[in-house]
Amino acid sequence: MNITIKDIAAIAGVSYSTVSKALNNSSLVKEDTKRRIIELSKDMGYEPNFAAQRLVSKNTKVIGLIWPTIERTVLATLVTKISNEMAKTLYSMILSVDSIQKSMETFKKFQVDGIILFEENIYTEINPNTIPMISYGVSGERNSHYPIIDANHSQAMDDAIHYLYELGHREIIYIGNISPIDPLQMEKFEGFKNAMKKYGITYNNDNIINTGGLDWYHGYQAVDEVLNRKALPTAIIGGSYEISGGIIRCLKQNNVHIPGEISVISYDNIPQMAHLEIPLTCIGVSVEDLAVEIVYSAIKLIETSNVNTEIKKLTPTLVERKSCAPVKK
Amino acid sequence: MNITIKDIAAIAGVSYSTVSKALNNSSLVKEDTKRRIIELSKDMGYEPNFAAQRLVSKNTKVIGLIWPTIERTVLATLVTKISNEMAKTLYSMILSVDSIQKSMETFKKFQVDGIILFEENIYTEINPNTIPMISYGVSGERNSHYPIIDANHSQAMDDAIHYLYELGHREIIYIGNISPIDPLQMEKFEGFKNAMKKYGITYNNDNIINTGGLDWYHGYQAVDEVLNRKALPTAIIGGSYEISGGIIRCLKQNNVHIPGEISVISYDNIPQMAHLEIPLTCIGVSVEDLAVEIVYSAIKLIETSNVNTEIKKLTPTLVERKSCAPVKK
DNA sequence: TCGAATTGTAACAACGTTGTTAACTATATA
DNA sequence: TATATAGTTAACAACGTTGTTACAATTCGA
Repeated sequence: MNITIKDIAAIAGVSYSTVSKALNNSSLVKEDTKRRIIELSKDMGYEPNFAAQRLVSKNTKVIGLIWPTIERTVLATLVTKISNEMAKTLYSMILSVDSIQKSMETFKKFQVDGIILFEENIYTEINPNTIPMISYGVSGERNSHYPIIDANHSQAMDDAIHYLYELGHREIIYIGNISPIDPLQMEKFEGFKNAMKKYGITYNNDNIINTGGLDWYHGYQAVDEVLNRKALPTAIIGGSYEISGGIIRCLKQNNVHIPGEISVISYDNIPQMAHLEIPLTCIGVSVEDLAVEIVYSAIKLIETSNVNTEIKKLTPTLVERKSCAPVKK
Repeated sequence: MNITIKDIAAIAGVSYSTVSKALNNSSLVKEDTKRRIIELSKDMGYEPNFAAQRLVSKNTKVIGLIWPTIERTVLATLVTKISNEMAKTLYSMILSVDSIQKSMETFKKFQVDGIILFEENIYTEINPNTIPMISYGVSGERNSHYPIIDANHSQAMDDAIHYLYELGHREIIYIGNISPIDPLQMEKFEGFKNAMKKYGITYNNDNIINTGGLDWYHGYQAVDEVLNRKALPTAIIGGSYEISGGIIRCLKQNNVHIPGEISVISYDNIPQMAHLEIPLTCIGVSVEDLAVEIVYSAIKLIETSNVNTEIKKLTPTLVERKSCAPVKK
């Protein structure tokens, strides 16, 4: 059995309510006794009973993260970053990889103070009603019952193409997974087309390659196909970390120099980009930024408990590395 | 405020202890009233207060999984499978991606019934003392305070080489990450050498390629090097899912037919192997088997609460797909 | 018809906290 | 000397359950 404040009280020769106050640093108990009790409780290895504390209703300082489908390097990295960021605060994080429904039940039971929901690839219709909740995912056109943190995908594509444009590129292709059921991928795709239009770069179906998947070999195969064409592009935008990995692997394999012959820029802004065969210039909201925003938005929501359903689109940043260069004349 | 059994009691015109018994289907209350109360509580949307239930000390039916460093496809798959398997039981699972230390604190607070610890690549010296705990990781030579579930890695390598041997292969190379600080990788490596000896296949440094990493391009680069040799192997063993992905990508790229010219077999037994460019024959304890074993071992440990520190090495299975063939004369 | 089982329900004490109120000290004030 | 006034600490009621015990109403055997 664990020791309780009553045990401490008995030994300290004091009532248990005094112990409680002492441990909570209440001004209602003399400094001396306070110190004595705190000391004693440490010696006895006292650990407050969480369930009892919560019964008298107090916040748990725990935030639950729902990650329905555990996959992809980027999300895994984001989870890690969020956990790290959370560690700097008074909160800690637990994770559920169940369905949203079941995860919410679990978290409600545990009385977490708030919930972070990952819904990058899904649209859900959920009303958290009781627990403060924010979501990281695609905001799209929907009106939700909770705030959403999203990346400004069209802005990202715009930045990427602007950057390439300034370097003189006019033959740009996008290699990504164009899946109509995946709103995130669609936003990137639409972003690409809009930006191309905006900068007056003509394009057709040849400028867009649908990989049909998000794995690295999907990127590889796409490039393999491109290299058989008579006219090569001067720049490639990879739709995701894994895809871009495949892209540069295939280019290198075929002795196409990066960035001498073809420049490559990748979607997804994660540190791992620097550790690929060729350090990749990338675009996207950095996972660090995302993590910070998610954590502090969640905490703010919890601590002010004002019902807001604001959608926040974070600004992407372009990280320059070694994979892009000006077009040669 | 949530509604409580007292609210129900008031409306039902019965004492709250009767409500409690009714909801717990006690034989001490008449069937009629029982039904009536249960009905009513449903109507009122009653949800028992978890904290209160736990205060009177009862098990939580929740198992915590500690996953210190979230990475690698195989572990992610395993987590998913464990979660699915758990869903078939009365238990549910929460996850912590913190340090072992902090995760254990969190889980202790929440009074989880048991803990599953992932420690594939680390040795820890932990004494769970109060909470039942099992670990999935490398058993090695250590004596731990809790049971460990491990895969029989040397057996796996033995099976792989036996299989290739029977197909006539004598020129076999191992491509893996040989990192002295990673006990898992070392076990595979040692297993390879031992099995080669056992089947009387001569080998030297050329049969072993240290990729220096676990990513797919590490595998790619390794094969790239091999293909420059005058004598090619007839079979390759890939050390992990990702590495093997790179291996077949590179072979295909260089028009080396799999399995016509070179057979490939991969470590890690996960379903994704079937969805690579070439469905890969693989060896290892299947994640399904692992998940089942982990979940039911944990539950058994919890429910019998006998202190055992048994180490269980699961038997690997070889899954035949399209990547291996007999050696041509 | 009476005491003894049997059954159904109520009362109440836990569980380990926190917060409120009451009670007891000294000490300062009139 | 009686009396407010702080300053401390004790007592006790919550919080929402469960389990034990006590009580009342019914049924049963003799």
